[in-house]
Order: sequence, then C-alpha cells, then structure tokens
Amino acid sequence: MSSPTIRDVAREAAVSVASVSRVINGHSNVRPEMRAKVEAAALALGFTPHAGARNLSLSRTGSIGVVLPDLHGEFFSELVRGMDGAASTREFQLLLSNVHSESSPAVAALRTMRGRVDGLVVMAPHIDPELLFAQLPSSLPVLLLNCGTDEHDHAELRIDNHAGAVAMTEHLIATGRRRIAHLAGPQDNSEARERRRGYEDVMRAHDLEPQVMSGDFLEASGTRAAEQILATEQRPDALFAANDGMAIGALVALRRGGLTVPGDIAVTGFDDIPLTRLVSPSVTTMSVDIAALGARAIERLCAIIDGGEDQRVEMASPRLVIRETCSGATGSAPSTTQHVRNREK
Amino acid sequence: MSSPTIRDVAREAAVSVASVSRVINGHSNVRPEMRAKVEAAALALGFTPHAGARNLSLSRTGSIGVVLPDLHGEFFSELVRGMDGAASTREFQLLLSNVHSESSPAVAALRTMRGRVDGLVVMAPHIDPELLFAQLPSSLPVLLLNCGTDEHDHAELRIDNHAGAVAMTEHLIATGRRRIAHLAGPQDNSEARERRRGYEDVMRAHDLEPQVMSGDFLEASGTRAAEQILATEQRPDALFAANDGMAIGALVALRRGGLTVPGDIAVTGFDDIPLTRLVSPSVTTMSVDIAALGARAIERLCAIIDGGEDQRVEMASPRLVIRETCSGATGSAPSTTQHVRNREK
DNA sequence: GCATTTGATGTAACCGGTTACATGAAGTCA
DNA sequence: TGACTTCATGTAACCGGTTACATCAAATGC
Repeated sequence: MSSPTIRDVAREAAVSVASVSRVINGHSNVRPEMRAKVEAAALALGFTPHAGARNLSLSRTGSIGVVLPDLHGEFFSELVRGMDGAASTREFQLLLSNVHSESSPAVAALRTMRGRVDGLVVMAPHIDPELLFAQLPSSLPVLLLNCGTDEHDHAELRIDNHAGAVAMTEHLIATGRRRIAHLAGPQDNSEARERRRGYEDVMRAHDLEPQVMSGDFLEASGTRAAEQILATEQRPDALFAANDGMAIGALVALRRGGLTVPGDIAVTGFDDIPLTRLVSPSVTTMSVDIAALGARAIERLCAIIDGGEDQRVEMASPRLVIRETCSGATGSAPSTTQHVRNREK
Repeated sequence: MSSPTIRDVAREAAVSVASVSRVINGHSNVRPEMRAKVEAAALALGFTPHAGARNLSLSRTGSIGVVLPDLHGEFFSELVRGMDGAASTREFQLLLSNVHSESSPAVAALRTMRGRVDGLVVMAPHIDPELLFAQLPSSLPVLLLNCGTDEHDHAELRIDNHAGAVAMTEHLIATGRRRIAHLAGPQDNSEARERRRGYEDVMRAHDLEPQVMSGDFLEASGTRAAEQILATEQRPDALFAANDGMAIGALVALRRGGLTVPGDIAVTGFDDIPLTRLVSPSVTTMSVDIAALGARAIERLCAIIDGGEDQRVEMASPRLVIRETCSGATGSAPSTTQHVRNREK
C-alpha cells in the first residue's frame, strides 16, 4: 500500500537507517559490500526517498514559488519558460501560484509558502506592496518582478517602462509625428503608469500636448480607442498604445474605419508579442526579452538564497523594434512579414 | 534569524504545542481565552506555520506535479491556465517540471516527486511509456495526458487525434480537394503519429495518394514545407499541417511566394490556438479546448487522489472549426475576423 | 604486544508540525 | 455527596528523512 520508508530498507538489508541514508545519498564512507546490500534492498522494496521528509530535515525544498497575476498567452509562456530553464539548471522546480485579485485571501495564500519553497519570485503589479510585504514571511528570500515600489528593501527586477516609453515617444517625434496620443493601461497598474509617465515627460519636453486615452490592456479597448479617434476631426497622427494587444485592436479598427497605417496615423505598442510581426502591417513596438527576464529573476533569487546579499533594483531596458506601423526610417533588416491590406467593403 | 516555530509560540503563550496547533487550525474545542492568548503570541512572534512540516505529518502536500514536454506559446499557457484554475479551486498548487529529453536523468527526476506532490499529471508523448512507468513511484496517483500508450493501467486523458485528423481530411475532400499533403509532426511524438495515421487512413479509403512531408511542430518547419511546395510543379491543392504553428508558418510563406489561400491551396492546422483566428486569412483547424483539457486532467487526478478509483481512458474529441484558409462551406456562424486579402504584387 | 589512530557502522536526537491518548477540572445526575 | 460524563488542555509519539556522536574493529606505531 503505502511506500516503503528508509526504515523498511534498513530492516530488509539488516543495517541501520544511517547507513541506508549514506548509500542513498552517495556518501563516500561506506564499504562496497554495504553499498551493494543496501542497493539490493532498496531495489527489492522499490524504495523512493520521500522528498518532503528530506526537505524538513535539510530545511531546503529545492523549489521556488512563482507568484503571478492572471497572465495570458505568450507573455506567460515565455516568462515561465525562461524561469524554468534557469531553475532546472540549478536543480530547482517551480511552484506556480496565481494571485488573481487583490483580495486578502489571495494575498494571504502567500503565507502558506513558508516551508514549501526556498524563495519567491513575486510579480504583482496590481497589488499594494505594503499589503504584500505584510503577508510575506520575513525570513523568505523574495525577488520582486516588476512591481511598482520605489521604497522597499527587497531585491527587485524591473522593466524600465519609463525609459521604453521615452524611447518610443522620441522615435515618433523624430519621424515627424506631432499629435501623438497615448492609449494608457489600467490606472492601478504600475507598469501602465510608468509608460504613461514616460510619454508625458517627452511630450512636455517638446512642448507638445499629451493626449491620454484610457484603456485596460485588452484588445477591445484598442478598438474603442480607434472608434473614438475616427470620430474626432482633429485626428492624432500617431497612437502609442501601452501594450501590443491594444495596439493591434486599434490598428485593425482604424483600418476598417478607412485610415491607412502608417500613412494617416502611426500605431505603436509595447512588449513585442509574437503577434506584432504576424499582423499586417507589422507593429512597431518596444521589445522585452521575456524569457531572459524570467531567467534573470530566478538567477538573482538563487543568488539571494545562496546567501549573497542583493538588495539592488535592476532595470531591464526594452529595445525599440521598428516595423511597418510607423513611417520611421526602416529598421536594420527588411521586414519578413506578409503584405496584406484592408479589403474594401 | 530563522522563523519561530510552533514551540516558540507555545512557550510565549505558556500553553502546549497541541493547543497552539488547535488554534492555528481553527479547531472548535478551544476556549476563547486560550484562542486569544495563542493568537496574540503568534502575532507577536510573527509566526507562520511551516508547510513542509505540516505536509509530513499529514502526508498530504497540497500540490500536484505537472510534467510537461517542451511546450511553447499559447498551447502551454492555455493548458497551464486551465490546470491552475481547476487546481486552485481545490486548493492545490502546481509544481512544474519540464522533461526536455528522453534522457534517463530527466525521467529519473520524476522519482524525486514522491513526498513532494500528491499526484502527477504527466504529458510525455515523446517518452517511452515503459521507461516512464518504471520510474514512477507506484503509490503516486498519476494521470496521463495524451500519451500514446494503449496497454496501461493508469488513468488517461487523451485527445482523439486520429478522429480529428479523419474529420479534417474528410472535410478537405468534401470541399473538392484531392491533392492533399500532410505536414507531419515529429516522428517520436505519438500525437503526431496518430494525426498522420488518421490522414493516411482517409486518403487510402478515398483512393487518393497520401503525401506526407516531415516537420517538427515548429513554425519554421511550416515555412520550409511551403518552400518545398512552391518549388514543385504538380502542387498540392491542400496542406493539412499537424499543428497550427506549422500551418501558420506555411500560410505566411505560401502567400509570400505568391499563392492565394484558399484559392490556390487550402491550409489547415490542428489545436486551434488563439493565433489561428488572428492571422489573415484565419486558419481552419481542429479545436481542442486546451484550457478545458487541462482543467479536466486536474479534476480527474483530484478524484483519484481522493480515493475514487478511476482507470478509464477518456477521449476528448476535437471539433472542426472552419475559417478562411479553406474554401469549404462557411461554418455555422459567420467569422468575426477582420477581412483582408493578399495584396497583388 | 599494547596504545593509538582510522574509518565504517549504529544509536538516537532533530527538523516542525499533528494528534491519540492521558489527565484533571467542571458539570450532571442519582 | 459520590459516581459518571463532558470537555479543555497537556504529554509524547509520530510523519520519514539527516547527521552528530558513540561505538567498535582493524590498521598502525612504538
């Protein structure tokens, strides 16, 4: 029925549990005949060490908790892929934990992580950091991924959203756009706020008037923004959406409404999701190497777990990827995207 | 330094550890003043129960191991999303474990799962089932997701790949296609083999000659297949790719090569990843509700963990979703996709 | 040949919880 | 008032490993 324990193996081999443990863990100070006896017994009983028990006595679990908001699609899979790669190199496994809402029970669930993981990567741009830290067992190493805190004493890895938005806005201005609108993300999302701030800073620096439209990071809000734009007489000549999903939603709707992109209006996004290169025209965006970001998060967390003190905030700079939705100078390489255009209705 | 234990709390509150345990776990047989005393002490010390220790004594971990091959993109994220939803409803967490290769160390890593998880969902279409079972601790509940075993005594959940491929091939024939090529997945992948077998069975039944091209499930191999097709004089009039990624790769490359889809050639896929409806023309495919599949896997595994014996093989039938890449009769509902067409070069 | 070192093996405590059972105080009933 | 029940609380064993330390036999030094 239940699995044999180390004591069963010891009895079978007529030796002590300590010897069994030594053989199982490959210690050197065991005589060959002892090793053979124990291995035979273990094989005969089909013994597999109980990881939980081992964790308890070693006080090391070999797993890392990954706390993520509700993520979808490629962003999620790339992030996890990067993390998993870095973790398995270091013989760690990932324990996934979605924090759907800001509700207390969800955040309280973080407390159950003590003794279950050796460290935590927390990505929670939608959760109040104070609330978060209050719940975290203080002795647990934590690496924050992209949270919007500025005052904190935790290690942090952040996408430089402000710098990215600055680069994008500067690019649009450099290529002759002036009436640049920004389709912002949710207001309670710190990343969205940073992107908006970058945009506004550049606009003001150039004495241009910021024009912010509100969105929620979903494609549908891009569509709504486009409809709004189509209804305006003094149209913007560029729309910088706070993420690619909204940019694509807007792109499709603007063209359906009869505008040409980038002729009448440039459309740009943020994140560089794979879809940006598959739609037509392909979307200019800020690229973040998501897998590398995830890997780096694990890497730093492991360093902290191993005792290296590391309280720095590290920034990952996104890179401008120029594609077809803005009329700027062509990027280094010609686009490999299919060319299609709106069907006249 | 290290976190306080239940004994520290007991000492602080001047009560026994049993009482602390009862209060922490909300047992009813404690007097209010006891409860208050213990809660005050726990709060004062910042006590968080050690999950590992609790798991050991309860012999229940509250986590489920998810063993996956190298998955990419939407398939992975949808699957995990479905699993996570079902798991968190039942208060389980997911422990991710990628099995990259068939190498023994990778499979041996499964043994470390004993005592770390309460059950395992194993998706390993590329691994010899014999090898797999030999490594699995026998007392651990396991649910196989889409493995190619036919003889087994484990619970299993499988996509009916053969039936799906049959339906797709029949559909292409019914809409007038005759020179139907199949772009197969990796040969060591049992799902890929089933799909190919379904295709071949139908072709033979209709006295048509099967034409199988080899691929590896990645978008790039779709591109390669398209180049091959473009170079042939007697071109196929339909390409049925074994998954959507390859179908999209082929679609883009075929059109770049000057063919019209579905005019010159129909292109169909398998899986119904979200991207299929976003590209233009949208891709006809076999739809598997991936998130629902993941959720169902967890659901069944939990039933097994809870003691319900369940050794059945359950099949999930994919559904034909007709979109724009094949000229068949329009599907039941009109497509909601943007309408675009190839730009004449 | 006897004292001392060396090294394999065994005993038992420990990791941090849970809980069966023992204990003893308070409440019930005759 | 004494016997019996009820119920909160404490003691200690247990989950299944690891490992410090004790033990003892063999090898070494003189």
